[in-house]
Amino acid sequence: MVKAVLPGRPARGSKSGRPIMALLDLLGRRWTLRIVWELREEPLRFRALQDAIGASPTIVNSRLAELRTARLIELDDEAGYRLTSLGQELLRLFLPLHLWSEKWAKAIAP
Amino acid sequence: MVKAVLPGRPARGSKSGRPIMALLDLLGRRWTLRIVWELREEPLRFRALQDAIGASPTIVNSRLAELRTARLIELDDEAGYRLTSLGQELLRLFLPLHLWSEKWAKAIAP
DNA sequence: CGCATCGCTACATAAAGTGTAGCATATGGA
DNA sequence: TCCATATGCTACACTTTATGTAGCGATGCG
Repeated sequence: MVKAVLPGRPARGSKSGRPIMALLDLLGRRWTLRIVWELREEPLRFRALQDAIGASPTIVNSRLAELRTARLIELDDEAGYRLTSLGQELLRLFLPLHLWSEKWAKAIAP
Repeated sequence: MVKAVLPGRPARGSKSGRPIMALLDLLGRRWTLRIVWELREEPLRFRALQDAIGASPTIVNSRLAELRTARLIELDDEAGYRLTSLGQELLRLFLPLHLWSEKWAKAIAP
């Protein structure tokens, strides 16, 4: 049983159902951001993805199901799990985080 | 007891300690993204923030502590909790999500 | 057949989040 | 002085979510 996170339906912790809230709710779940991140360069199979992030198969499967329902990833029989075009758009918004995180690291270094 | 999320120390679920992983780990915790989002326009006091997101004070306090340790927010006695300059930089990277989420909503609408 | 790989499920245990009550401190009247 | 209010925050029992390990059914290959 998968709780779909879709705009239009109230997100966990929010009654509004506004797209931004649904999105923040989806991305705020453990491993979700990480999964999208791991798929940034190439598709990965279920087990490869699981190994890459080091989470349990149970939760990996849940997150994959949620991300598929949200049409951010899809399962290609040949290649494995990969970002959809929507997912790639989202990733593009997140790519600047990589560089910024380095700056952040230096800024708060002891 | 607060588990600090800082680059240099391995993030939850990752042994690398790479800044991007630490950041994804921090932001992937429930309510964290939402809190940063709620502080985008003006500082909020503890209770105002709690009411805005509808989470328990326990977890709000945990997330605030983590975000303060990560130097993304700070507590000003006059104004309340607000983004630091680092936090504002991070928020700027996230602002495009707002618009994109609307597009996403339309794309996956039934 | 035997063996490997695929996505995925079962299930007991541990960790994380919830909801409600309330504490300690400070401030500002009456 | 006493009361009320607001501050950030803590305690604690309860529920939800995630972990770790084992293994299932299907598919392909020799």
